[in-house]
Amino acid sequence: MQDKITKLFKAIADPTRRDIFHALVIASSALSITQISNQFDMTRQGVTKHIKTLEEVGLVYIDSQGRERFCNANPKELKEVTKWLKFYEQFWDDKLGRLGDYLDSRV
Amino acid sequence: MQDKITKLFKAIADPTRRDIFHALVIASSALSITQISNQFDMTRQGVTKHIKTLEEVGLVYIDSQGRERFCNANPKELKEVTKWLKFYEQFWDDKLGRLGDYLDSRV
DNA sequence: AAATTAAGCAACTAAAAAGTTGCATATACA
DNA sequence: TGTATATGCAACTTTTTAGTTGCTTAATTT
Repeated sequence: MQDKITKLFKAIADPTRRDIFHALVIASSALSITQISNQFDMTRQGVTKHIKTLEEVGLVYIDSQGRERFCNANPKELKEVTKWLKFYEQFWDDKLGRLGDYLDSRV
Repeated sequence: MQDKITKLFKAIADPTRRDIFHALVIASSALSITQISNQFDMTRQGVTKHIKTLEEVGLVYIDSQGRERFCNANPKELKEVTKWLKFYEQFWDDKLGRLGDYLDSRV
């Protein structure tokens, strides 16, 4: 399909997926597929698809217990996004002069 | 259509758009539509559409001069993404305990 | 054992996004 | 003035993504 970072960006580009991810991050315990779907105005299968997308990029991992599948967030996976942003942060405060610093930091 | 942050995420989720944006960031001067299109294996119109998408979210702004349209990157717009990430960074090192700190910092 | 609950899979529809072709317009240049 | 260049606009095709319906399987509960 496409490279990792593109998949990751696409995963978080969808508002429903960001919501699911957020719900999992702030949840005190893992949530089952049904528990998650109940929070959305969408069929369980729709939600399942989104969870699968999140799982594929590593933002979510699943813990099967009996017939239930408990979902957990793995926010560390967002480090890739931070890494991508890192380069451009150099240009925020002054448009000139920071690129050199950035390159120096990589020598 | 959809909210600002979703548009922003979608804009950078496309690899061609990330490439265009990157080319503009590292360019020593503004680049015309034609100059940009020449760097891609795609029609000029295709590239123009991508530039329009980037422009709509503020990642690119245009400077018209005669018949030419010079494109510039505006990386500051990525601050929104950093802001979104900020919350989740709390969970990178230890899964528990950091949420409290985050909330405290907002009191 | 029968009924209920949790979930997966596959096929389908609908809508959005990516990219193209063709044509029009305005600027610049010889 | 005539030609080449830079670009926009609109319609179209193709591909991808989002979401649904219907059915099946397997674990629980009564």
